[in-house]
Amino acid sequence: MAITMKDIAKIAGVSVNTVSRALNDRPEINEETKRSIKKIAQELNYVPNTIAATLASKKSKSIGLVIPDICDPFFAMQARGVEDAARKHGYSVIIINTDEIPKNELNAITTLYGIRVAGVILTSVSFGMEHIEEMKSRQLPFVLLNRYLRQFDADYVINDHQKGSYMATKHLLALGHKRIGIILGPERITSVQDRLTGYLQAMDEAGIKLSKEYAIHGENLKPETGELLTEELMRKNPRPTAIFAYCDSLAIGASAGIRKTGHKIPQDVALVGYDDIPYAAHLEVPLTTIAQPAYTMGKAACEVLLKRISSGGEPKTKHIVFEPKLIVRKSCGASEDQSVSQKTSSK
Amino acid sequence: MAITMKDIAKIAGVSVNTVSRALNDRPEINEETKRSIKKIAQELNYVPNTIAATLASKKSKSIGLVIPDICDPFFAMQARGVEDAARKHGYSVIIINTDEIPKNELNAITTLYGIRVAGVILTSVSFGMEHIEEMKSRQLPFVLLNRYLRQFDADYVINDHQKGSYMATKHLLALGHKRIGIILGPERITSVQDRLTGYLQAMDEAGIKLSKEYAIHGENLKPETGELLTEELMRKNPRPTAIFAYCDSLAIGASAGIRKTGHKIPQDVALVGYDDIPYAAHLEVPLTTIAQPAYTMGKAACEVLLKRISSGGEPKTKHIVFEPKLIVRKSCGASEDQSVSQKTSSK
DNA sequence: CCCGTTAACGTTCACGTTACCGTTTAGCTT
DNA sequence: AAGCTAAACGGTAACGTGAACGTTAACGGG
Repeated sequence: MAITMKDIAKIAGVSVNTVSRALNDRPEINEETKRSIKKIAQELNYVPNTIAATLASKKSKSIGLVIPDICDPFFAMQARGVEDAARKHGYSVIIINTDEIPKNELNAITTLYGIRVAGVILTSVSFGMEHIEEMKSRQLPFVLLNRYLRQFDADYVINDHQKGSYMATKHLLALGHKRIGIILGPERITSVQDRLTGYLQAMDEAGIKLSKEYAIHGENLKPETGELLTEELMRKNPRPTAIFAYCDSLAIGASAGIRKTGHKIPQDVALVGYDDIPYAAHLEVPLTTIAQPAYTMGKAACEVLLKRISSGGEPKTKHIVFEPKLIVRKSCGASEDQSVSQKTSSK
Repeated sequence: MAITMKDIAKIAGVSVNTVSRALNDRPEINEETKRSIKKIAQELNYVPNTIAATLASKKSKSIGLVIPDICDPFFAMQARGVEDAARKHGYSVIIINTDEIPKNELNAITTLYGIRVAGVILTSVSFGMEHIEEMKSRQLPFVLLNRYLRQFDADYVINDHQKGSYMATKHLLALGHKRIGIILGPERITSVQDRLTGYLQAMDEAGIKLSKEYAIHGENLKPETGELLTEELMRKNPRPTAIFAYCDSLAIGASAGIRKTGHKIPQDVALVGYDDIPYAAHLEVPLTTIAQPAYTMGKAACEVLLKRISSGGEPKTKHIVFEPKLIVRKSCGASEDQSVSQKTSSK
């Protein structure tokens, strides 16, 4: 039913191979022959069969993107960055969500290998090394996004988690807070560990030694989880006067949790997030947060991957680290929002 | 390098064909032989080559999803619905963003056809019929999501746009508003047309005949666009006292626009959105909106598509229409938010 | 004029799997 | 016992393309 190179070859009176050469703009062909073949192809509305080309050339034109959840705006932005960059180079992207569940990540990699993707961009749940070993043994190029791995030297694109976290904590400390709680994602994840480290570093420098109870981990990054963690934090005695959330999604949940326990942001409890998702600026109390360039990071990860794919077994790995940036809004209670409380009281 | 059925066949002492039968659980094979083959496959860490299988069987295990922008939480939720349903049936999903640009949609369909996807789920920019003709002539099954087409009877999964829009407008009218502006997406889109119709119907029933200037269209659904459209609306004389936005993303932009022109929500201008994205409840002024079950819709669209794929040329089309639901929050100025203004003034 | 070179093709094989048709063997019927 | 059936398997082709190699003819240099 579908038109193939064979059909074009028959009409053009050449071999299939010549058609292939013409359509792929290879050099060993007469310009005129090429033009005539291309014309016929266009008239027949021919679309090359990517599947067959992949099988024959062993070179796939698709890549896999394994992320926790596309519904998180941060990952959605990164996914767009990946997709735009990939498409620009003629690649398609297959996205698989893991929900931070290790088994899903393993399945995802197997599935992608089955499709024979050219490479994988992975925001790993970091539960062990089997999946990485898997990719290495399968010779499947991959780039880690957001979360690197301590045991492996692989390409990665991240943000300086420790520094960003340090900045956020420093900011809260500068505002006079001492009992600063922190809600985090799963402990096994390197970015979680690094952000915890940055927080602890800042607290340490300030000479504050809090009980470990003020740093708690959840199983994923959904707002619901953030809400639960925050309620738990607010039950501590004494309760924290500020909360630093691992990411904005958790922070949104945190704001609900703070309100649910009868407190106000930032008057009773200051709140800082991480990521600067587009909605952070528009929240009930605009969220102070650490910005990272999600779209650019996704794009960069894709470009590193494509380079790795074309370069073959280039041994030296590429590490890209983006700078975090503090975005002060109202949720932390910093000077910025004085104007707002004035506005509120002026009515 | 990679392990193939041939390798397994050699070890098991059977033909490649038998291996295929065993791994695909086909009936014409001895149970014991099957077990032994499966064991060998597992030991070798064999993963079937989906590409080769697709080429040989002419049956693809992937589907395409063409949407405006995965960064819009509404589409992200739908995408997850699609992906989860697809994966449950062993299908992978390739997402392509169009940014509401017709040419991108056409390219997307060609790309997906090149990959020989089994089918396509399409939130069309509705610019003409060439792409639909394209799919029909290529025998590519497809399901329309969110936006049906007037000229074609095809499977679709939508929400009752007109009804939802009618409900939203009625609500604003009941609150005493008369000059209700509406900001919309591109005029060519059927859902935009239907929501405009619902709005006009409600206005008509209320005996209000506004100038057409109070209904304006933008080129996409991004918040930035919503902000610009709103500023334009606010320059009208007299300005609207309420704004109904085609979707929550536009509404978020609208809230910025309203504020930018020196007005307050809902005191000066009431605001209603559409979609009920997860962030609607957490906005600076929680957004009154029309909810539609994004995840379920995506899932439903995928199931309709998979049924269509397996049923072959079943002629009768399936139309699924979800009921919209009004979610009252503070942005419209309804009774719900009285408590809040009390809170605000009590401090 | 012969040989080497090169442009421009065609032939053949390969990619890994499935589909189709065939073959063998055992077990059963009549 | 001859014939039939079904189970269980093998052989071969096919899917549509790309890669490697072979072929032809034209051309140029020595």
